[in-house]
Amino acid sequence: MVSETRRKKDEERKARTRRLLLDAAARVFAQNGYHAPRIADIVAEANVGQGTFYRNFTDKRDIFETLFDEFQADLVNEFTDMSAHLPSSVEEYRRASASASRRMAAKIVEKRELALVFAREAPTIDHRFAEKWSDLQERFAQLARFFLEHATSNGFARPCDTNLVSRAIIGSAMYMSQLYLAGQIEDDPDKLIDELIDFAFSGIGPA
Amino acid sequence: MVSETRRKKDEERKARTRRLLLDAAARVFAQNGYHAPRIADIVAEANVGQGTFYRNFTDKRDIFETLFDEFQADLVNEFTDMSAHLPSSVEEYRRASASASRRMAAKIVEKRELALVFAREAPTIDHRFAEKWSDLQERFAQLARFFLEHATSNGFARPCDTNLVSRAIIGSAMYMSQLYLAGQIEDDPDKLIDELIDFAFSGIGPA
Amino acid sequence: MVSETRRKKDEERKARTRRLLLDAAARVFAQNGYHAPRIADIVAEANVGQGTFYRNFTDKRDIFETLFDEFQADLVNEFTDMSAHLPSSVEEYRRASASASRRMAAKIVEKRELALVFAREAPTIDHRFAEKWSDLQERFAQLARFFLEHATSNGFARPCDTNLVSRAIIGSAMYMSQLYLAGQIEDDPDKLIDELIDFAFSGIGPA
Amino acid sequence: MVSETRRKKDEERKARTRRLLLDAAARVFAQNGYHAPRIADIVAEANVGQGTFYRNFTDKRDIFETLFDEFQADLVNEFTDMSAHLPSSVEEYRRASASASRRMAAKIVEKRELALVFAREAPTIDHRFAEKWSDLQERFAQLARFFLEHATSNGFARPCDTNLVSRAIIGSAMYMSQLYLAGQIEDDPDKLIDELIDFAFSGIGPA
DNA sequence: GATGAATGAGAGTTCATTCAT
DNA sequence: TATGAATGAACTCTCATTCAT
Repeated sequence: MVSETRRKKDEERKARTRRLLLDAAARVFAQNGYHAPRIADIVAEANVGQGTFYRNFTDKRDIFETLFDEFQADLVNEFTDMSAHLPSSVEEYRRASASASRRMAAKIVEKRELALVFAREAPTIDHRFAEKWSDLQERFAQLARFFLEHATSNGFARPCDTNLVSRAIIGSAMYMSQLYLAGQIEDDPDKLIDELIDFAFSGIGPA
Repeated sequence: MVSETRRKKDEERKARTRRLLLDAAARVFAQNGYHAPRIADIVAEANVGQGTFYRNFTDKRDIFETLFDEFQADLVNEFTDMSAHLPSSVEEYRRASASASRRMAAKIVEKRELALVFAREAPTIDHRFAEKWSDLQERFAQLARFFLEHATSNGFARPCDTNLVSRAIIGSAMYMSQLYLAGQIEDDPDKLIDELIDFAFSGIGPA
Repeated sequence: MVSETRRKKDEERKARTRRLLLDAAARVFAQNGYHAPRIADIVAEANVGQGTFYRNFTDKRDIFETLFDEFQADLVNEFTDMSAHLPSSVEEYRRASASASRRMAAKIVEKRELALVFAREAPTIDHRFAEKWSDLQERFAQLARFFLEHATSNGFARPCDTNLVSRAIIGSAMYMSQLYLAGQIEDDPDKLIDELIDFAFSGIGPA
Repeated sequence: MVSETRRKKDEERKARTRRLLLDAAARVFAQNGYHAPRIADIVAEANVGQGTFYRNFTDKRDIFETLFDEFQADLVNEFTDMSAHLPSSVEEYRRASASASRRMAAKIVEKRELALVFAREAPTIDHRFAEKWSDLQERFAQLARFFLEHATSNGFARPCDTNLVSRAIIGSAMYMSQLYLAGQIEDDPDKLIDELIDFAFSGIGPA
C-alpha cells in the first residue's frame, strides 16, 4: 500500500537516474566511440552502481539506441514544418535551402559529438541499426527529392534523375558535416553552407 | 644448415598460409564487419589452426590493416598516372573525369565487399586507423582539387573555394558508392557516374 | 547513495572472500609449490568463481606476495623486542639465543607449509621477489651480527669476521629448519635447537 | 646399407648438436632460471631448429636433468678419493677439511652459474628432482658425518649428534656458497673457507 | 639427422550480467 | 529502487609438440 506521493517520488528518482545514465553514456560514446567503452565505463561516468544500468537498459546497444532515437526525434522535429511552403523561384528555392541547411547545421553543431558518433558507428553495430540509420538519411533524401522534383517540374532546375541527384546532395552535405565535426575543416558553418549551396545549384560549371 | 630448396619451399608454404588467412579474413569481415568476428571465425574460415593465425599476424587489427593496405595500394596504384595530362577544355575535363570515375568504380566494384567494410569500419577501429582512412580520402580530394584549380584558372570552371568544393565532390561520390555497394541503389555504375558528373559540373541549375 | 550498514556488509563480504582465496592459495601452494598451480586450482580450492580471483588479486604472483607479506610481518613482529636486553655473560647469551630460537621455531612450525614453500620458491619467482626474500634473511643476519659483535667486544666470543660468522649461523639454522619442515629430520625442534646452539657456540671442537 | 664411416660421421654430428643444445641451455638457465625460459629460447640460443631439440631431449626437464647429472658427476668425481686417508689429529683434520673445501669451492666457482641455478631451482621442479637434489646433499652430509664420527671417537672432536652437526656444517657451507655465487658476499673464497672452518671447529666460543 | 611451419590444448583475463542486500 | 560483489562464459594468446620436407 504505497502512497501516491511516494510512487511519484520513486518515479521521479528513477527518471533522474535514467537521465544521468543517458548523459554519461553520451559523453563516453562521444569520447571513445561505441565499441570500446564497457558498461563499467558508463556507470562510472554516471556515478551509479553497475546494477542500476540494468534496471534502466538491457545492454549497451539499448542505451545507444535510446540516445539515437532522442537525437533523431530532435532532428526530425526540426523539419516537420519544412514542406509547408513550396518555393516559386530559383531565388526562393536557394533561400529556403540555405535557411533549412542553417537550421539543420545548428542542430548538429549543438549535438556535435553525438552526431559524429552516430554517423561513424551506426552502420557498424548491427543490421537493424544500420537500417535505422539509412532510414534517417532516406527521410532527408526524400525531402530533398520532393523539393527537387517541384523545382524541376517548374523549370527552375534542370531535368535529372531526382532520386540520384538528391542523394548526391545529401551525400556531399553529410560528408562535409563529418569533416567539420571531426575538425578536419576549419571554415565556419555558414561559409560551408554557402559554398555547398553554390555547388549544389551550379556545380563547378562557369556561370 | 638448411638446403636452399628447403628454405624456398618453406617460404612458399608460409606465404600460401598467410594468403589463406588474408582471403578468409576478407570474406569474414565482408560478411560480418570488423567488430563482431573473433579470431576463431577467421581461422575456421581459413581451415588452419588457431596458432597459425598468431604466427602470421599479431591480432585482428593487424590482419585488417594488412588487407586495408593491400586495398589502398591497389587503388592508389590505379591513379599514379592520372595527373599526367591536364585537360584544356570543359569537354576534355568532363571526359577525363568520367574515365577516371569509371576506372575507380571498376576497382571498387571488383573488391566491393571489402570496400564497403573499409568505408564503414575504418573510422571506428582506433585513432590511427581513422587517420589512415582519412589520409586516403585526402589523397583523392587533393587530386580532385588539383584539377579543379587548373579548370578554374583556365576559365572552364567558376571561381570557388576549391578546397571545399573538391571535398564536396569526393563526398557525394563516396556516398553514392556506398549506397551502390550496399545495394541501396539499383542503377548501374555507368548511369550513376553520368548523373554524378552532370551534377558535379552543373549542379541542379537549369542549363 | 548507499546506507552505511550496506557498505559495511559489502566490505565484510569482500574481505571474507579475499581471505577465502588467500587460505585456499596457501593450501594449494603448500601442496604443489608456486609454479605448478593454475589460477583455476586456487579458485576451485576456494570454491569461488574465476572472476572473483581477479577482483581481488592481479595475478598468481600477487596473491603469493600477499601471503608472503603476511608471513614476513608475522615473523618480524615476533622479533621487534629482541634487541632490548643485551646479555652480559656467555651463559646469558646462550639462554637468550635458545629462547629466541624456540620462539622463532614455534612461529615457523605454526606456518610450516608456507614457510617451506617460501624458502624453496621465493628465489625462483623473479628478481624482485628474490630480493624481498634475501632482505628478510638479511634482517635476521644483522640481528645475529649485532649480538655477536656485542659478545665479541665483551670477550665472551672469540674475535672473528662477524659478518661472515653471523651468516654461517643463519645458514645452518635455515638449512636445518628446511630439513625439519621437509620431514628429512625426525628429531624434535628442541633437540635440534640444542644441538645447533652447542655447535654455534663451540663448533665441533673438544670442550 | 650405410657405410661405417657415414654412420660414425652422423653420430659425431648428433653429439655435436646435443652439446650445442646443452651449452645453450646452461647459458639460458643461468640467465633466467628454470621456469621462465621456453624451448624456443634454448634453440634460439643454440642456433638450431625447434625440432632438433626434440630429437635430443624429451622436454625442458630432461635437458635440465641432463645438465644436473653432468654437474653432479663432476662434483662427486672430485670426492671419490676423499675417504682414503683418515686424519689422526685435529690439525690434520683441519688441514684435510680446508683442502677438501678448497677443491670443492674451485669446482663450484668453475660452474658458478649452473651451481646457483641448481641450488635455487632444483627443489621447485618436481618431487623426483627435489629428491635427487637432497640425495646429493645427503652424500656430502654422510661424508662429513663419517669424518666427524672418526674425529669424535678419536677424541679430537667433542661428542655430539653427528647426524645433526654434519648437516649443520653442510648447511652453513651451502648457504655461504649461495651468497657468494649470488654476489651477496664480496670476500674471496679462501677467506670464506678459513672463516667457515674456524667456525665449524670452534663455533663462536672464546678460544 | 635437421628443420621450422603448423598445430591445438589450455592458460590467463575480461566483462556483461545476476542477485543478495 | 539502487547497489556492487560475485560469477563464468567467452575470448585472446602462448608454447610444447608434431611432422612433412
